[in-house]
Amino acid sequence: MKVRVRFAPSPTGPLHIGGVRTALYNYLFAKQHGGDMLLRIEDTDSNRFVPGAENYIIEALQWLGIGIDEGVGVGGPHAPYRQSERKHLYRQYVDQLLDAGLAYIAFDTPAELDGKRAEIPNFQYDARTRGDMCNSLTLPAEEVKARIDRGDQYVVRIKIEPDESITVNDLIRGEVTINSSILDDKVLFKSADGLPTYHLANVVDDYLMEITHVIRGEEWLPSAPLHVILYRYLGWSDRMPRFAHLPLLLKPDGNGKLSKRDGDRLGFPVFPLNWKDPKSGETSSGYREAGYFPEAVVNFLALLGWNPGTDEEILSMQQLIEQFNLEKVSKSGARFDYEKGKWFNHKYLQMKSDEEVADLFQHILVEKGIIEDSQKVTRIVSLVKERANFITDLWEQSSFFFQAPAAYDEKTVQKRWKADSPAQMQELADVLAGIDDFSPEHTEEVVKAWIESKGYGLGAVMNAFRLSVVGAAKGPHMFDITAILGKEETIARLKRAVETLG
RNA sequence: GGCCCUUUCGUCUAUCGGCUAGGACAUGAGAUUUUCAUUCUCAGAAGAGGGGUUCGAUUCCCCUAGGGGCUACCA
Repeated sequence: MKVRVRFAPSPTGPLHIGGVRTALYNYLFAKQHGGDMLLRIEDTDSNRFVPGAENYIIEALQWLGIGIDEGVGVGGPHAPYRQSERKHLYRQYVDQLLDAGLAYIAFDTPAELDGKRAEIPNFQYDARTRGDMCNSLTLPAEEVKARIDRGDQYVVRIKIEPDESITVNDLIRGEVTINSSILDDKVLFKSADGLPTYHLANVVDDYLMEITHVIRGEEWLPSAPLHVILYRYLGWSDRMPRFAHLPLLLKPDGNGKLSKRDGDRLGFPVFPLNWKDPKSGETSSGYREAGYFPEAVVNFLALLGWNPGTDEEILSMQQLIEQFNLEKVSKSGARFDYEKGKWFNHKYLQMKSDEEVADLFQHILVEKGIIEDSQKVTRIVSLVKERANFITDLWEQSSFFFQAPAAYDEKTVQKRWKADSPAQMQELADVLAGIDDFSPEHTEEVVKAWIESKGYGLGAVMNAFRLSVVGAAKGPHMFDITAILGKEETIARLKRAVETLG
């Protein structure tokens, strides 16, 4: 049977990085088995619908290279893939359960239920309590009919038989068995908007869409037995998908799972793309805008909770697809380690050619109003690339190639600008003026010969030289810098430093 | 509170009964260097605790403790 998996997010906001990992694992599993990856939008909660969230999800998956074979945005034989548009499909299954006596109608209002919960500790709507509630099991049939005809609001609840062993076979955790008495009679069909709840919609759609493997977050493990019962009640046990519940992503520090606030608090993105909340107008930062390569994010996320069992850590999407294995997914939650994420990006940046990096860097230069030919930018990139984690770091590492220092780093001035520095730099400017071949090798030879002949300290001269040209104690080899800047600019900077620093 | 899942270095993890417990990130030290980085080398750093099973337990079982999740007419 062809493997078919689905990623089924709720459009309640930007896709969380944990959701991205769930999507990625689904994708890796599907592609490894030559199967299909579906995208289904689970928008059965009309109250929590957020405009723009669906497009965000699609764009994020695209950016990351997580391809969708079927679903929202691409269509397919089981369309529509948005649950709000499948509304008409669910009612018949609810009726089927009702007719079979496997579900019942309940009239209790939310307020009445709240009352019960306040009154009875650990109240649960189940086999023990449903006899005391207002439903089609306790009311005479005529009254139920009368209430419905009158237009009373009602929900449909599943009727869980108590004291049965329910086993969920999980690909990551093995067999998980619970007693059905701990389950409650979950609402299958809501009165408020006439839509099914997640549980029903999910099971019906997975069945209709011929899903073979349900790979989702661990937060669904407690309701998995309910889903198993639903498959049984609907007569679909033989086509029930295999389950795999993924460990959650945890906060880098402290307790609990990773949340949006952690990103703000610790200063790193928890979303793939920037997101502007349509209501509050506040913006949350994304990995793309923070300068990450999608390959780095994918690689980093793939290894958070899974590893191939080898020492290899840099893995392309293709390698991940080949090596991925659900059974090797860890069982416990993984703390999110942003530092390692940066390291992955550094690695991917180093793997790119200077030309490619220069092209990307050009966008930043253009934004700053700097127009420079690509050959020169490529040369600069080759000198500073290894110092950068992100394309955006390149500017900090190389701005002095494009702009003369506007100020001189104070600490460096104190440490490197000595009493005889002005005279030496003035002298150095004259020496440089006499050089015709300004290549790094030749310039270095001449300058070093001059330093030696004068008996100056090599370090003292070079440090002051660097300060004058760069403005700080940083940067690549001095003569690589001067070669790119050219004779005129180098001399001009030396003279300015002498004037400014005195 | 109840229920379920889980537990190896600070972090992500390897080990599927034989271990001097391996790798990576981070940290520290050293080397290289005209600066800052990079790079390289080295170092420190772990099997939650207690019971079993076994010739032998990190590995299997039980208990306790810690962590996580769920407990809505949300997903």
